[in-house]
Amino acid sequence: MSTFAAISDPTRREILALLRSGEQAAGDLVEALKRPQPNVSKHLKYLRDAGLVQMRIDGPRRLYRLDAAPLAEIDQWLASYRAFWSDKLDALGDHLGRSD
Amino acid sequence: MSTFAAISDPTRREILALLRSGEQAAGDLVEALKRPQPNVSKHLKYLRDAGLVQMRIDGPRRLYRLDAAPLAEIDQWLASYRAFWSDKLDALGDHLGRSD
DNA sequence: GCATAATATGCCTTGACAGGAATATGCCGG
DNA sequence: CCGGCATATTCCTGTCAAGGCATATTATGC
Repeated sequence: MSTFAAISDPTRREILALLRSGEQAAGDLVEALKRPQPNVSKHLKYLRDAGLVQMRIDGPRRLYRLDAAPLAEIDQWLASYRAFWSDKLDALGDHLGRSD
Repeated sequence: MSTFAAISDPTRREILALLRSGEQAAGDLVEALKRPQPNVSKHLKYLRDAGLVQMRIDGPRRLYRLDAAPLAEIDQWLASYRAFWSDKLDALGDHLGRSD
């Protein structure tokens, strides 16, 4: 799954957002997301495959941490479009505001 | 379709890239993409729904132009992660380089 | 070695999207 | 009003991902 596809899912974006505050065990993420454990585990696998998170084993637990390096690809892609909206933002207003 | 989902498809990113050079008729895009016309037309519909392109009618033709405003949402989302890779880039090297 | 906790994997169903082919719509010139 | 061009829409099929459930794996404590 490409980086673009990986971040196109809201649940995965939520996981990434949670990991901004530091390394967390899979179980903590399950609890925070209030979602079935297998579901979270599967999303973590996608994120692992996309290189967006890294995992290390701590006893019985798996600790996940954010690896934002692949996001540089998105950033670079976005860069070539920045000129097309930065000068219009004031006119268009911001239909924004998300943190997941 | 969300902005994230809209840009997750390579064909649609290619269309957006083509529109950076200015307004173009649907037919021109079909020719540039070397792809069946209905296919392109469908992707244009997704892009329209996502607000990433705008269309105006010119006689029998449809002229499409880029509207990058929704990309500001991606940019804002990305902003909260920039701190996580900008300080590591030199160590990781760039596995990048795309223009579609 | 066994029970148990933490996590991953497998299977199933459903829905969404991609690609292709055929067809419909809209606009124009004659 | 008819034929032709430009574009959209529809139908079909294959694939893939999401969500839910059951089950397998792995490590720990006893």
